[in-house]
Amino acid sequence: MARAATTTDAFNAVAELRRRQILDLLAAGERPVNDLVGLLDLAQPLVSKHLRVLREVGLVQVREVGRQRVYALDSRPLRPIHDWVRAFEQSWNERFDRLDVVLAELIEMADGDVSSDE
Amino acid sequence: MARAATTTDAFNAVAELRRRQILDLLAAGERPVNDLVGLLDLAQPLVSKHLRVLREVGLVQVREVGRQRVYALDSRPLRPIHDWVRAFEQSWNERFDRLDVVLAELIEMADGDVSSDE
DNA sequence: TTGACGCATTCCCATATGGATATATGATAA
DNA sequence: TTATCATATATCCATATGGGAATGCGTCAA
Repeated sequence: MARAATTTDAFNAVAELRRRQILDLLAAGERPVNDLVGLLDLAQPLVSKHLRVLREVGLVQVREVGRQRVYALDSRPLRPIHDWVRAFEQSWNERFDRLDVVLAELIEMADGDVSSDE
Repeated sequence: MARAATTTDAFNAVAELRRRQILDLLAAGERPVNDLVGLLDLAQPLVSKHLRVLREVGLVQVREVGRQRVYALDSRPLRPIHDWVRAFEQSWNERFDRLDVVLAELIEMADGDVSSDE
C-alpha cells in the first residue's frame, strides 16, 4: 500500500501547506475560487484540486453564485486533530519545565563562581 | 513535485495513523522497539521505518540500552499543529451553536403545530 | 568463536500525489 | 448564438510512500 490518500481524513488533508493556507484564508470569510488563486499565487487547476480534497473531507462547502463557486470553511473536521494533539500538551510543557530547571541551575552555578567582571 | 515528504514536518509525519499510535504508546512511557512491534501488531521493519520518520521530525528520541533501542516521546514538534488548529476552535463552536439554534427552531415549529399524537 | 537476539537498512512493488498543461463545462454577456 | 468568463476535470510526469521480504550489523550469551 502506498501512503494513505489525502482524502482519507483531515489529518492527511491538512498535511499539505497549501491546503492549510486555503483554510486560513477562508477563516476570514468565504471566497470564490479566483480570489484564492490570486491570494495564493497558485495555478487555478491546483487550487481547484486542493479545494476538492478539502471538500471530500468536509473542511469546505461550496455555494454556486452565477458562474462562481464560493467556498466556505467548515472547521468541524479539525476537531479530532485538536483533540489528539491536545493530549500531548501537558507532555511538552513538562519538557519545557525541565529545561527551565536546568537553565536555572546553570545560571545559579554561573552566579556562584563568578567574581563579577564588569 | 509529488506529495511533501513525511519527514518534512510534524504535520506530514503525523498524518499516518500508525505513527500517531506509536506516539500514543510512547506517551505512556519510553519503550524498546520490540515492545512497540508487539503492541501494534506490525512487522518490525515497518515499526523501525515509522520510528525513523518520527526521529527525523524530532518527535522521538532514542537511547541505546544493550542491544535494545529505547524510544521516548518528545512532543514539542506537535506544538505548531496545536497552535494552528486551535485558531479554528472558535469557528467550529460557532457552527455548532448555529446548528443548535436551527434545531431549537425546528423543535419549536414541531411543538407548535402538533396536536400531540402520543 | 559461534549463534541468537534486537534493530536498521535495502530492494521491490503498487499507488497516489502535486504540479503543469490542455481541455471540458456551464453561466453570463454581447 | 457566439464569445468569454469562472471552474472543474483529464493527462502526463517525477517522486516518495507503506508494506513485504531479505539481509546487514552490533550486542550479548554459550
